[in-house]
Amino acid sequence: MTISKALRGHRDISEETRKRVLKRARELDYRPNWVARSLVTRRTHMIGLVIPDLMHSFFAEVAKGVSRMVEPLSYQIVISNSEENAETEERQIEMLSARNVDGLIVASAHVNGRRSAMRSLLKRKLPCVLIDRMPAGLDAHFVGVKDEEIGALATNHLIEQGCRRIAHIRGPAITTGTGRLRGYRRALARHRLEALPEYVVSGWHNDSAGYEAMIQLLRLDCPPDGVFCYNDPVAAGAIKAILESGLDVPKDIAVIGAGNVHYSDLLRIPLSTVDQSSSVIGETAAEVLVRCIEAKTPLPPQRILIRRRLIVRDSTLRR
Amino acid sequence: MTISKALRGHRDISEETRKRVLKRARELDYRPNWVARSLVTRRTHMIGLVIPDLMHSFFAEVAKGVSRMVEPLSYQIVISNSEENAETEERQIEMLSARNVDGLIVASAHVNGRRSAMRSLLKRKLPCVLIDRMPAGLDAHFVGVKDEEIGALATNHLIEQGCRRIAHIRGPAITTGTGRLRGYRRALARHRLEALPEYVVSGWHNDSAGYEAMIQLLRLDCPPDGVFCYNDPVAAGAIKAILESGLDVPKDIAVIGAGNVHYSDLLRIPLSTVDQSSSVIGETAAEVLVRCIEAKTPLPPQRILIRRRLIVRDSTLRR
DNA sequence: CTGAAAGCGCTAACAG
DNA sequence: CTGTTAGCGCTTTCAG
Repeated sequence: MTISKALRGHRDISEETRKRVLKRARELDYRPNWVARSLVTRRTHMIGLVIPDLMHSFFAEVAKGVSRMVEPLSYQIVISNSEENAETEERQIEMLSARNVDGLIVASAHVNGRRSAMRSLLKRKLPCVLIDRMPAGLDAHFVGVKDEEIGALATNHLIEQGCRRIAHIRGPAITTGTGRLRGYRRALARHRLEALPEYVVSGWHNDSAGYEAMIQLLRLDCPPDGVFCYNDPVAAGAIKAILESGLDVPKDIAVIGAGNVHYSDLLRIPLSTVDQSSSVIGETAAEVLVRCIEAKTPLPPQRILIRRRLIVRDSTLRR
Repeated sequence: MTISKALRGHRDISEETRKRVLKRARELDYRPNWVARSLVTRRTHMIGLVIPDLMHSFFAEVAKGVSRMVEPLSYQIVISNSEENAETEERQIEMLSARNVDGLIVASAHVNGRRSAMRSLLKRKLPCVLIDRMPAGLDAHFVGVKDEEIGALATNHLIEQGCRRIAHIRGPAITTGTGRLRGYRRALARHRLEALPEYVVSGWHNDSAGYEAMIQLLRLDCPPDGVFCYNDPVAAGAIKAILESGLDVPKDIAVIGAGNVHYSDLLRIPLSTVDQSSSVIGETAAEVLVRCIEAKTPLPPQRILIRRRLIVRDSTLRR
């Protein structure tokens, strides 16, 4: 016991004893066993991070933010890649909870969380922070952006640049996708522009989806002169399709994305986008989570909305 | 005990008892505690993954490969972002070992591993697989590519495209950096081309380093007509600098990178590169690691070299 | 200030 | 096939 205390720097150990203990520990190359410690303290100092795609630059940036925030607090991150698959996510969350992580940060692939593993964790008062997406029926902390504003901001910008036939390559049916779509519609309505149904095409999260969707739009009798894309990878794919068809960006078609992923500035046509401070999302989520973990009593769920801002680059600049 | 066995599917439990146990477990919403289990089995089913930068697309892809491989084996990944900082890496590796991860995959920020935490883990026979970089003095498994060949392949390609004044924006003093530099020099020597010292400029891993380094090269009295860059982000930065200076890629200066990161095809000028199958590196490393973990006796260190291949895109195509 | 007693939740080994 | 005994390495509690 004396040794345990000495090693953890308890104050009720005499200086002399501590020194002796530390010395001997070094001699023996002793390392405390965290598993055993966790068993008794019921704290693992691990947090689970569940994201849909490590390779999507947005989530990589979020993960980095989380990592940067918790490193000095000596928490470690158990990471799960759900591949946008709700079942994988369920399995992973169950695993994480069986491992007794102290808390969870989740960008969920679920549309509806009412019967999910997350729900049951929340019931058991395990600290959870949702990021980016907010599945229905989960009363947890949330850190993200106002997606409807992103959609409106981007669409308004296209309108201001003189676009009149504005299409949207939409994302999936999760809150980010539906929110941005709503913003797009709101902006069109406000400016009394038609919202043609064929101008909204379904996409997915990545550049190949954007590429395919754009090809569809280009086939229309009257193709759009501006496209708001669900996110930057989708926009990059869309631009590729436009250029391949022989048209010019932004002259023939202006394109804007969302997310301001790190390489957007290096793309064929530097991409206009709505920045959503990805690493701040990660840092904030980590901060909230740690606060929950270390609080005596559960905190009431917070919704933290991060600032978003328009970034104008060449892909929409039609002077 | 019967319950423990029933839950883990031991065969020496009657069908009837198992059913009863399972039923009751469900009723009670019972979940086994992995921490307690780990304490006695001495296996955590966690593997540590230490990488220098989550946001670098190459490492993100590696991580995804690892994740994809271990998910069905129900290992989980504890991830550490060393930020290319050797001290952070040391701390993280110590932590991971204190947590009793079953094994470690490390892309080390160390040049020399002789006195490192890794070294001491290897002594204690903890399974470790190095990836991408091979610090001196660590006798562990390795999965990566032949960096010298990457350098030679890329440089030869520039020569074949008619470049005669070939520069290299080199990486740091780790094996990837030095190997690629060696390959560059070898290729120049073989073709009897001068290796001007001012044509090798120091860089780092990222696009801003490439941008700065390229500016240096452009200031030379006789700037290069071809540049082999340490990796794709560096190349992307270099291209940005070239275009900003009013020159053309590839006509005035051809540029080639290495790594074939996912967005290379979407860049301003689609980037020629040497592919190194990043996700295969991750998958292979995970496979080797799991084999080590599950082997009764330590396996002799393997060096697995993944195929690399030249990918020619516009940035070097000067017909 | 130091240390003895008890137990965290589980499983290996073995006895019935 | 089922269950008992012992103990994984640590910390909480409390007595000296």
